Parts: sequence; C-alpha cells; structure tokens
Amino acid sequence: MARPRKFDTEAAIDAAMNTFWTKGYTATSTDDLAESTGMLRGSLYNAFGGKRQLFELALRRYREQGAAGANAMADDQPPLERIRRLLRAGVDRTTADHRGCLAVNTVTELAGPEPELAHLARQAFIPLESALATAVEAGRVRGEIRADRTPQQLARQVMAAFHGLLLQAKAGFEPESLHATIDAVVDDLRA
Amino acid sequence: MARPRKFDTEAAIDAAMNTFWTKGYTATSTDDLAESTGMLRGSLYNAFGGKRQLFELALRRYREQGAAGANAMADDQPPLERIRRLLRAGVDRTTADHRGCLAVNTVTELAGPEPELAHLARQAFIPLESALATAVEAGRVRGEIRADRTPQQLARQVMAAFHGLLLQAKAGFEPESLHATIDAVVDDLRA
DNA sequence: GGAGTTTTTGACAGAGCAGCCAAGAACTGC
DNA sequence: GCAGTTCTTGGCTGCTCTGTCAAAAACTCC
Repeated sequence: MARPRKFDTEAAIDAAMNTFWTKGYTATSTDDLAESTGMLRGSLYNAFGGKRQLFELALRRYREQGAAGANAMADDQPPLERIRRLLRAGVDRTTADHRGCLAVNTVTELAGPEPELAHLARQAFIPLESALATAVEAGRVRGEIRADRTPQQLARQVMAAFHGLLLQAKAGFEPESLHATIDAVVDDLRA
Repeated sequence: MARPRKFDTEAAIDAAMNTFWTKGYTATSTDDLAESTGMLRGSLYNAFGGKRQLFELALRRYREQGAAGANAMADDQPPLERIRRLLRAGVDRTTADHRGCLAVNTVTELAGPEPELAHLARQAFIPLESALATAVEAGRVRGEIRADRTPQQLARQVMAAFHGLLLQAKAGFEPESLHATIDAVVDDLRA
C-alpha cells in the first residue's frame, strides 16, 4: 500500500526521551533528535509533527516507565525498606549520570515559559506519589509506620525530600551524605 | 579622564540576575539582557565580557542576597519558628512567581552541559545550609530540637525537603499541601 | 507491471542568536 | 581648548535552529 517506515516508533520515542532527559527541552535541537533516533529531520517532522509533539510523547513515555518502575518495588521487602531502595535507586543513578528526573527537570525549566508542558510533566509525579502512599499504607497496617499523618501527606513529604535529594546528587553532593539523608527520611516515617 | 558609564553596574547585575532567574540561562538571549539592564548589547559586551561572565556575576550576587536573607531570619523568634518562616517565605514566593530558586534552576539546567556553572550555583546553597545548621544548633541548646543527629545532617535534610517543596510549588501544588508539608518537616525536628 | 500511497532524502527559506568592531560621543587633566 | 581615555551606538558577520517542500524511493494491491 505504501512505503514502509524504516524506524521503530517506540524506539524513536525512547531515544528522544533520553536525549531530552540529558540535554533538556530547549537545548535539544531537532538535529540532536535526528541523530539519537537515527531518523532524518524530514522524517521526524513527517512522523511526529515536530519537537514539541515529540517531547509530549517522551513525557508520557517517561511517566509510563516511572509507573512501571515504582510499582515494581520488590514486594518481598518490608515497606520501609521498599521506600529506602526506591530513593537509593534514584539518587545513585543521578550521582552516576547527573540527569536527575525528566519530570523534575521539565517543571524546573518550563514552569514559567511553557506551563502546559510543565503541567504534563507534573503528571509524571502521580505514579511515584501513589506508590509511596501505598507503601506507607502497608507499613501502617503492619504498625511500622506512624499513623499521626495521612499516607498521602507522608508520601508528599517523602517525595519532596526525594526530589531535593536528586538535586543534591545532581549538584555533586557526596554519596555518604545523600545516603545518610535517605536513612534519616525513612527513619522519620517509623511509628 | 574618560567617558563616564551611563548605567549602574550593580543595578545591571541585579537586572540580569532577575532575567536569568525568570528565563533560565540558555533561554536568556543577549537581547533580553540588553532590554532588562537598559544597556545596548555592545555596552554589555564592553562592560561584562558577555553572557556567560554576566551570569557568573549574577550567580555570585544571588548567593550574596541569599546569605543576607538567610541571616536576616528574625532573631526574636524561636529557632523552629525561624526555620518554618524561612521555608514558608521561599515556598510562598515560588507559588506566586513560579521562578523557584536560581541556584536550583541552574544546577538542574546545567549540571550536565556546564559543570563549572553548576558548581558555582552550588556555592549558593552554602549560606542557606549554614543558616539552617545555626538555627538547629540554637534549638538544640534550648532543648527544642532533637540531638540524635548532627545539626549539619538535619540542615541538609531540611534543605532537601525545602528544595523539593520549591519544585512542588513551581509545579502548582496547592498551597495548603505545601504548608502542611512544611509543618511536618519542622515538626520532625522536635526533640 | 502499473497506479496509488506513504516515507525518505536533501535542500531551502526565514528567524534568532553570539560576538565583534569602527566611528562617534563624553569626560578629565593639563 | 586640546590630548587622551573610555563608553556608546549601530551595524555586520557567521552560525545554528526550526519548519517546509518537492522529488525520488519503496511498497502493495490489482
């Protein structure tokens, strides 16, 4: 019927997501996207419409991947340990690659000039917040986590600390300091 | 001896700082800087050398202002109350203007591509961390703040939460949620 | 193998940007 | 009022970026 596409749409979105993640939205050129996806700029416009549309797809993909990751927290561990490992994983990765979190980066970069994209990025916090609240609820049932605040409240507090920790990791804080703060944050959840 | 400058160097740096703060480093053009400082581009290059050098001056200015602000925490208040007000001030301002913290924005935007500028931005965290540690120490002496962690450790933990809260404010979280989290963070400092 | 459809390819136009520079303007000290 | 110095002014150069387009290519159905 028609000429077949040479590229894999899903793989292209993944590649674009990683480029945006590494360089940021504004600093990523369509040439960068062409190179990382392996497509030519013309095909990229034909397939996705442009930089902005591709970024929206990348943000949705990031949210999906984040949701999958957050829900994959090992169920065989106690809730507090699950939370600790979640924080550790994000912080250690950021120490290594200095990319932080795509959603955090996007809100920081675009909350002023591009509120719609920032709002889309904010959606990516939802799975994390839910996963944290679920873990808190589980810990509460087991009597291991304090019951004087709602799981939602505790989840937001942990999320704030987590995002601050990602910033510190990106800024080059020493891993020992980051890990100590993670432990402190987790300990403050105890009943 | 020579033709006098038409502009006020300090005011120009302040204006540039605010422009960088609002738009971010990459997204700020030299035309933007010319407009906000009231200088022509040529004068700007003559006086400061260029965009990057002006940004470095802006970061140093931001650090000085932050230090002055952090040290101006009302001494007539109890330490916990001083900390609460500091967090409130930052979060409420961010809710209003969506600019967050220039140092946070800079680290987030430039940790990857411009490590030197990110490192300079990180310096701006120091006065805040010191002020928090000092307040914690004072609260500890009064027996109002827990002594099972070092003031430095507690300061870093509060700072992480603070920066996460600024992100949430920038992302448009409801003020009630932000204030509740501030209160929770402060309460967790109690002895 | 021809018609029809979609993708690829390479190039082009238009805009914005950083950095530079030469000529003129403003001021001081003598 | 003249010499010397520094700042201002406006424009210029070269680069990069986004978005578009026409022609060629690849494939399917008939």
